[in-house]
Amino acid sequence: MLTIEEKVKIFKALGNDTRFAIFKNVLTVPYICNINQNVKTDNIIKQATCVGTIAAEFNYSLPTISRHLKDLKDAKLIKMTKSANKIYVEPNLETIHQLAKCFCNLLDKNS
Amino acid sequence: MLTIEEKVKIFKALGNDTRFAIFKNVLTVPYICNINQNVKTDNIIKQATCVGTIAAEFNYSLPTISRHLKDLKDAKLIKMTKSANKIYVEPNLETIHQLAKCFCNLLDKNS
DNA sequence: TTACTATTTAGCTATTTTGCTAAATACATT
DNA sequence: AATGTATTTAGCAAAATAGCTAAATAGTAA
Repeated sequence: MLTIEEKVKIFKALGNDTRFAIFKNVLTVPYICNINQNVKTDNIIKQATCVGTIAAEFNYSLPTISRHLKDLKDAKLIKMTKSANKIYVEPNLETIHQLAKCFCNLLDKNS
Repeated sequence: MLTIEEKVKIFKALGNDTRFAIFKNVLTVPYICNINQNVKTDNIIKQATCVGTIAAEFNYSLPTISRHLKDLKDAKLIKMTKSANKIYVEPNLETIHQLAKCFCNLLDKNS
């Protein structure tokens, strides 16, 4: 279960155009990095891109994207895994699942 | 369907401790206002409180609460209905339903 | 060890947000 | 018309946020 603080942090993270777009990118653009094209289903990282690849998709500096990714990570909306000198980024489906449950519960209680 | 702009506005609205608490209050505390205690199921306003009543629950000034309610209304998270000189507040279940769908769809696509 | 690649941290400025009080508006009642 | 009740608007100050560049860090490769 998500605490109130965790929920507010999640919504704060998604309540910014740039971060929302970054999160969407992480959700929808898998297997961009070379190393990741070889990843198999049984690998821990099933869907991942990396920081520089994401940054290249946006008209913002790399440090700015890096900072936004940190916020998304702190909100547990994404996972970041270091391998060699790259950092792979993937959505945190567990958190999305929790969010879906929250809103579904609300509907059940307020129907 | 919610546009990206609408979604970001919703998350921005919920991404603040005070507004989140106000929204929670609107969701969980029905039939507070006198006029509303007599409201029947077939009435348009099934669950409603009013601005002053909400404000009394928080350690913030009335104008501050009013401003936050405007943000929640602009994000379509709540509905505000004027009757006499009071404004009744109720959750916008349609938006909550849309949000639940968004996150459920995400899970389906990324499972 | 030097150089290269990937990313973060530091430090700064501009903008936005959040709170306040005082004043304005809107409607109801006397 | 005057008063009272409910809420919003205006305008301000403090704090938070979002962007930047330059510098630091961490790992790889020569």
